[in-house]
Amino acid sequence: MSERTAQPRRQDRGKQRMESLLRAAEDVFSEVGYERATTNLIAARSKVSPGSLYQFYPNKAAFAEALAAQYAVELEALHARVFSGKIASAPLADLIDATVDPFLDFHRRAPAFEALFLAAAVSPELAGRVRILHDTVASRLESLFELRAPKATRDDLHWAGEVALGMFRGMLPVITSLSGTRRSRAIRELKTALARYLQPVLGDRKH
Amino acid sequence: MSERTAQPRRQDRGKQRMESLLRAAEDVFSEVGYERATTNLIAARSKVSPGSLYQFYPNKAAFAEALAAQYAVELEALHARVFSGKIASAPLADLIDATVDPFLDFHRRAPAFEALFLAAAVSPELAGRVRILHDTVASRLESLFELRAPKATRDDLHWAGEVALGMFRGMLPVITSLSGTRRSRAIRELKTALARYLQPVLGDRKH
Amino acid sequence: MSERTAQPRRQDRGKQRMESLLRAAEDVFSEVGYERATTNLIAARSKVSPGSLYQFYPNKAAFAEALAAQYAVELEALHARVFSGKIASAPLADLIDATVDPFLDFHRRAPAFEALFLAAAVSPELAGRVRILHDTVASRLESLFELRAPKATRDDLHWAGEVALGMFRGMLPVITSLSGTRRSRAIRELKTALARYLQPVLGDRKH
Amino acid sequence: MSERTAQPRRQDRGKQRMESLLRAAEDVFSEVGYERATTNLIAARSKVSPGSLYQFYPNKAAFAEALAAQYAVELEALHARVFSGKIASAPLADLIDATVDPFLDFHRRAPAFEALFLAAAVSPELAGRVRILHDTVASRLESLFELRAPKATRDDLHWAGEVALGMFRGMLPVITSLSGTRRSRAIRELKTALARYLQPVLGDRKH
DNA sequence: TATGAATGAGTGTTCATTCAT
DNA sequence: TATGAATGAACACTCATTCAT
Repeated sequence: MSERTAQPRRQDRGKQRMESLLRAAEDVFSEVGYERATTNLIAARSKVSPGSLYQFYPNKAAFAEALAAQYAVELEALHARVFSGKIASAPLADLIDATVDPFLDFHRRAPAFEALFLAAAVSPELAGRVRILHDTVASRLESLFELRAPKATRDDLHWAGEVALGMFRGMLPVITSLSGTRRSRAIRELKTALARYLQPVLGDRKH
Repeated sequence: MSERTAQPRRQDRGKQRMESLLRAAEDVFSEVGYERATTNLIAARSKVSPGSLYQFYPNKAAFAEALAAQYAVELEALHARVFSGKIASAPLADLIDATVDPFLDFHRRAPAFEALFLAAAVSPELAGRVRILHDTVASRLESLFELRAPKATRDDLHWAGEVALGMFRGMLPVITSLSGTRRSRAIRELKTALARYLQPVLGDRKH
Repeated sequence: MSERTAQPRRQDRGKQRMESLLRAAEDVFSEVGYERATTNLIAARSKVSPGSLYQFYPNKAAFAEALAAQYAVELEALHARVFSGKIASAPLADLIDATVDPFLDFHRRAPAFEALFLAAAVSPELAGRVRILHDTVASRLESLFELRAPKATRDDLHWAGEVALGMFRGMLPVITSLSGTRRSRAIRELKTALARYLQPVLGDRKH
Repeated sequence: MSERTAQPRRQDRGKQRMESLLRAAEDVFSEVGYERATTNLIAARSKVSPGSLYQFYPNKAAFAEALAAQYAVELEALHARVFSGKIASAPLADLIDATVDPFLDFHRRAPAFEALFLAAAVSPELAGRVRILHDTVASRLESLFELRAPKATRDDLHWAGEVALGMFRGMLPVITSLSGTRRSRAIRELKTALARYLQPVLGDRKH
């Protein structure tokens, strides 16, 4: 019995390889960007031959797609965690904290997130394969906001989500390039900007 | 004098070649991005041979650098135009209009602007060469804000500029991907976000 | 005895696998040609793993060899069927019909026949492994002709067989690429050409 | 002046390279066939780098196309030489000699001819690019025959050409694989077969 | 100065074959 | 016996850059 757990079974090995390759791709994408990433480098990082890589992912773009899908799942999970009933009626600042902090945390664990966003802006072919990232975040924000402002029009909610995401996107490179107190300041400013922008839309529930 | 108009002197021809190459690079960068752009394509667009190209620009990155420098000059000029005394005491909404609209206009005339920003985020080597773009815009915003809020600390002004630029950066891809009323809406939302964020910092001068 | 029908014994299962693989190879060769055929595709067609394939056939060329051998057996059988005593004394046109028609029929049931012939012409290594195809047909034709013209020299008979086979080979691509009346015409022309060429050699037995 | 002729000018060098590459491709195709030929090998044979090759030929198939076009031109020239007025009224055997011998001669100087024919049968993509080979020969034969048999229908002439070409195609591998007297015999048999097949169609002019 | 041929390391990808399980 | 993951040398093709003319 213990042998079973000691040594992974064949089909498990396949899954592990896929995971290992995906992590390698994640590293490489985050280090040199999607365009400069090479499949041979990804394979080497994962300590497999180039041919092996192609048994699991049919081409370079498939890594981007798989990462985007995985990130989307994690983002949904993250949203589900935040989106406990009470947050909907909490003060706006708390709602923003509960959104920004986990997202920044996620961003640290998802190092290729930024690279994929950037590459998508350049290559229309890739854009289609990672659109899920933008769509997931935007729609989660939108439905989060809907809870707070049930009377707002769908269009207003859509734009609130789009702009909030835009602020994230614009400030992210600033935040990630800093550390220490300057980083904290950057995060604080982002939260402030979000709060001021969203205040008229989401109001404050009986605080 | 007549020589001047009759036929360009050697060094003028060189300048023209450089300009022509730079415009070609601008086109190519904006169409396929910095990474996917090839020096051979730039040369072909400019109707010169690859060898000729390298007599004017030592490598691909030099095009990015030259474009960034040119854009920086244009941004300074744009700022100088906007920054007539009266704007400093105009209502905040007017100040924002006077900043956002010319910038969007510039963005249309500077098609490689976005491509360079994206590429810089991916390649640290390139980032250094186009940093001037970010620095110019940020410092112009900062000094613009300083006029409105002379009592604010330097740090506050710095962060106001940084966040305003972050909002631009984050919303730009949304704006450029849209047209018609949806584009107008996106621009309006950007301006609203800026206004709400800057209001407490820049206040409103006696309107 | 009942075991036999109940479930195939080990060695029978092996034979079935080999047959299944050979049929898969036949399909693949006929669809994309020998060179472009891949062992992985053959394995997939036969619903076995690549590793399994190599337990039955040591390499790609072995499929060609096995198919050639199988085709040779079928061609011998076909010849034996045609070669009933009476055909030897039939009118030449009937002899040709009795040779060409079954051969074209065989060709339909042996889809890789042409592919192997083509590949053999390109790869000397392969040529040796499928020579049996050419040799079988040529020697059968030769011995068929011998019955008709017992006085002809061995050399003359050899060349008659060689040329008859050459005509087949040359016209086969034309025939297989056509259908309907144009196909019939092509076949008729082939028969005419054979009849005219063979007439002086094989004469006509008192009909 | 002598310098000019001593050293080829730039543009001439390009043409020479193209010729040299084409001859290298011809060698390689004839040795290992189109499929097994590699662009790197062609480049090496021509003593240039892989990159150089692609400045003259955009891909592997372009070599096949260029060779086919060149062969077609040579075949037309060959036809023009043979097709002096007198041959039309010569004995059939002479007409066949005047057709077969130069064609075999051409075949020796065009070593990739066979390889291209074979590859075309396998790859439909390539077939389109070398169709000119078959079409040129077939139409030349057809118009040659037309002179001899002006009363024959167009269809009969077409098929006479097609079958004659088929005989060539079928016997060519036999001929090229032999030498000495056996080769002569093979050629003689081909001529005999052609004569017997064509006799009723083309008759004999005033013999 | 201008040309465009030349380079060659490198790109994503394939595939016959092997091997651990 | 059967699996399918693993291999790695090739492959067709690209491109920033150099260099002879």
